[in-house]
Amino acid sequence: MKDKEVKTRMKRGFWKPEEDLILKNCVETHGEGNWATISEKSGLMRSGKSCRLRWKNYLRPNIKRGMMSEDEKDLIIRLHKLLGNRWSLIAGRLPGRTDNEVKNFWNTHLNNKRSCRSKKKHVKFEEANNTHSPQGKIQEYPTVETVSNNKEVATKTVLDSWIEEMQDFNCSLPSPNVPFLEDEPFIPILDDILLLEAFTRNEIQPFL
DNA sequence: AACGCTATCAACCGCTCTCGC
DNA sequence: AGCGAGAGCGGTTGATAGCGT
Repeated sequence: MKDKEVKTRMKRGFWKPEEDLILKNCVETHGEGNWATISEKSGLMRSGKSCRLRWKNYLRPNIKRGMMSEDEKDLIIRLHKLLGNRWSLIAGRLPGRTDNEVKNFWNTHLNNKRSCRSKKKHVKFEEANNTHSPQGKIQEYPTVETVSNNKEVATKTVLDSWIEEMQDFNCSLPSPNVPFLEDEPFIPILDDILLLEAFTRNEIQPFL
């Protein structure tokens, strides 16, 4: 069957509570990851993608809803500076938060381009945010472009700067006030895996 | 009360990545 | 090595709630 035909037959839009229940039962039966099977067996007429998204963002156990704490906001800002728009990586460091939630939060509360549209409303938030550093400003990282035209030198300088900042960050980060999750522990230390994930991406790898 | 505007966030789309053959 | 299918990711859209006039 052609993709288009399948698409038109699929149900779209907001999920009903009874659909959530069916999906939850289906994931418990068939396991997380087999989204094509779940889509088919559930009889929900939802695509595997849609099922996956709903599960990941709302039905998964240990999902944390509600306002971001100041610690979480600070962590998002710092991680975004380090990693850019890698929402899944950032969300991976925030127990119970999803990439979609982090992305939405960034776009509506923290992204300067968008938030300037609603400056009035967010002035208080920005003021509150600025209290996190002594200067009232988030520290700027140098970029490869701003440091030097020599990419090898520039990359080393940028990495050193990051590492220095992260060491300081790890020491200054307060203990989390959220419960630890067995499969997703809060790790204040930006471990080797995270740094490896960031550094092995295309934009950095060619220079190393 | 009615209308228009804005902010928020759930969900979709299209692309990339990964894995099995 | 190359291909296809499925999973995952990030960008974007659209519905709607809330607020101001």
